[in-house]
Formats: sequence, C-alpha cells, structure tokens
Amino acid sequence: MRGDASRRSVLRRATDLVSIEGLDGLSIGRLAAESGHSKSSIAGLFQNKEGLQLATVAAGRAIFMEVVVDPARRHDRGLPRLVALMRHLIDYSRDRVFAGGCFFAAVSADYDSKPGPVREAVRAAMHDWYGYVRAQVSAAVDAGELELDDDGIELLAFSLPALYEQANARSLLWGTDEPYLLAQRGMHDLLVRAGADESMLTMLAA
Amino acid sequence: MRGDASRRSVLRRATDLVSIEGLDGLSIGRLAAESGHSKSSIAGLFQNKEGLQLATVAAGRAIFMEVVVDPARRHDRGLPRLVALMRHLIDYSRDRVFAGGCFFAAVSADYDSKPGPVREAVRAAMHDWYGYVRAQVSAAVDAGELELDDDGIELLAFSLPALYEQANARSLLWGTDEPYLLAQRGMHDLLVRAGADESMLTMLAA
DNA sequence: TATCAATACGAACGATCGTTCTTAGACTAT
DNA sequence: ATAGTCTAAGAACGATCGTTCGTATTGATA
Repeated sequence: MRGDASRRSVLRRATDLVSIEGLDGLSIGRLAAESGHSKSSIAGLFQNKEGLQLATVAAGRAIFMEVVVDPARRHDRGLPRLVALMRHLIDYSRDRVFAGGCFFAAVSADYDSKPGPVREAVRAAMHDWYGYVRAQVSAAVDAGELELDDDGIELLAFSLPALYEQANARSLLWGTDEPYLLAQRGMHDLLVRAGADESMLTMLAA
Repeated sequence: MRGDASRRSVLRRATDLVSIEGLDGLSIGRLAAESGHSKSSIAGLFQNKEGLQLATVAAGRAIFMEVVVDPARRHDRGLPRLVALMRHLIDYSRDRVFAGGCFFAAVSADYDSKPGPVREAVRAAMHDWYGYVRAQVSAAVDAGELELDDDGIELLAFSLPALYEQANARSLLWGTDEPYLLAQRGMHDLLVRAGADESMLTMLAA
C-alpha cells in the first residue's frame, strides 16, 4: 500500500518530536508542517490523534528493539546478554537515536498520570522492557554467573534501569556525557558485587 | 498585599496540575476554572505564561524544601542527615504531596530539551538539589561515617537519587508502593557497602 | 478496462490557547 | 481625604488545536 510509506515517514518524525515535546505535546499541525504532509492526511492515516499516539508508541518501541534489544540478542543468554543490553542502552541514549533522548523516558513521564488507552500502551511497553531485563538477570543467576536470591534479582533488575534513566535525564539537562560514565561505573559495581566475573564486564569497563 | 494571597492559592493548584500535566501542559484557562479566578486575573498576576511557569517552579521548590529538606536538617550533618533526606524523599513521593508524584521529576522530564528561562530555572533547582545530596555524602565521608574516595562520593550521590526517581516513576505507572521498598533496600545496600554502620540506617530499614 | 477502496489535500468547524484592552473596585500612602 | 497603584473580571483578538466534509487522484482488483 502507498499509505504505509507515508505512515512510516510521518512516524519517524513523530517519534523524534515526541521525545522532545512529550506524547501530548505532539500536535498534528506541527507534525504536518515538519513532515511535508497535510494535516487532514495525517488525521486520516491514523484515524485521530489517539491513533497517532498509539502508532507513535509502537514505532518508538520498534526502533528501541532494533537498536537496543536485537544487538544484545546476539550475545549469549544470561550475563553476556545483560551486559550487552546495558551497553547498547547507554549508547542508544548517548547517541540520541531520538532527538530528545530516551523515547520511553519521555513518554512514560508524560502519561503516567493520565488514564486511557495510550497510558496502557506505554505501560505495556515498560512492563515488557523491565520484564526482559529481569529475565536476563534471572538467567545469569541460573547459569551461575551471578549469585543472588530472589530479592537480589528483583533489586538488581530495578537498579540497572534506574542508573540508566538517571544518566539519560542528567545528560539531557546538562548536555554532558559524564552521567553515562557514572551509570556505567554504577552498573559495573553492582554486577561485581553480585558475583560477576570482571572478565565478562569488559563492555561496561571504563 | 491582597494579590499575594491570590498568587499563593493559584500556585498551590498550579503545582498539582503541573505534577500531572507537565509544565507546558499547564494552561491558564484550566487553571482559572479550577482555582476560581478569571483567566485575565491570573495572566495579570504573573505577567504572562512564562512568569506563571517560573513562579510555579519556585512554588514547587519551596514545598519540596519544606517537606523533604527542612525535616532532614533537624538531623546531624553527614550520614544521619543523608539517611533522613532519603527517607523523607521517599515518603514525599509515596504520600503524593503533589497529585502527580514528584514535582521535579515531572518538570525536568518535559523541559530538559527546550531552551529558555524556564529550563534554566528547572536546571538551577536540580543543580541545587543534587549538590545538596552530594554535600551530605561528602560530609558523611569527612565525619568517618562512610569510606569513599572522590569517585565513590560522586557515584553514591548519583545512585541514591537514581533509585528514588525510578521508584517514583514505577509507582506512578503501576499504582503500587512496592517500588519504594526496592529503592529503600537499594539505598540501604549502597550505604552499607560504603561502610555505613547498620545502626545508623534504621530509617531505611525494612 | 472498469470498479472501488485507500490516499491526499484544501477548506472550514467549534474549541481552546495566550494575550491585551477596558472598566470597576480595593488598598496604600501622602 | 485624595491620589495613585495594585487587583479583579469581562470581552475580544489572532493563532492553533483536533476533527470533519467534499473532492480529486492514485493504485490494486475483478
């Protein structure tokens, strides 16, 4: 179909805009002006604004998978994949794959207090993402690469994204790369303390 | 002055609204409807929207100081004050002092990519806050309550707010208190690992 | 080739935005 | 008491929002 190409070109611009303006700062008029299409075309392609928002979340999610998750999948399950995941995650934010930094940091901060289908979509994406991180931690424990009880698994799966998101936020606010180094060191320390062999953490080394 | 009372009543509503809608989701019209004043009155009291935004940031900051920082100041400098700070911080978010959770998480997330005086005000507030946390960590080291080198101080001052903000975000997204327990445990562990005496961490104990 | 759904655009809608002007009332200060 | 500043509200402004309607054009299907 011809519309799919249009949808894709609109959504690529929409994800950048959303990462800067937030999910409801996204306006059809502005998106039309910046993408070369007309307002009514965009409205028609996605039915209405909510449809556009849902499609944008899906598009952001797809890019995130492609840039962060898929490359990590090429590493062995468990600790290697977990380390690669964190590394690609940091690079993804630092390289500004989206103009306004981490896509999901922008949308989740924006819709965490507003009920509706959009919030549910954001929630589902975050749920899957955090679940994936947790699964890798758990797999690393099963493989004997980390030594943690259930509470320790939960805490590590909570702390790693915490360090990442703090780095993303501080880097955006100050325009510096230094927070990423701090997050990297923090992740490294947490993993060492969880029993990881230093030789498996080279991707997180200084 | 009579206007100051009006300003205060408007701002108390504005800070709640901002914590939900974000700093530019705040609209004078809606604020007028919910606070009982007229649109033109509000515009006049704060000159224009940017003035309202700046005043709202200042108001949110004042409430944050009153609820989080001042109570911690009643504890001794160093580790006791640091622990109290983290405890009050968690309570402040969990108790929803602002309807939409942590005020600064909301404003920094949506103005971190938009240059201008408002961004500068947000940046200044965050700078002071992070600086205060760092000063307490440093003081704890000076008092011999923690054993850290300069890099370790920086990392701990980075990690504690990271855990907090992750808890705030996840709690808002899922409506659960559980993330606060994880952040509390994480903070406890970080402090123990930095050489803190367990007996000084009772405010962060389970 | 003829048919028909999907696309694209321009125009216009009611609503809301931020801002300004004007007028009326309240308070301070000389 | 009088003058003058601050406060409050109503009306209206141009701009932009999301949405809808009508119409031309495209491209795949029968």
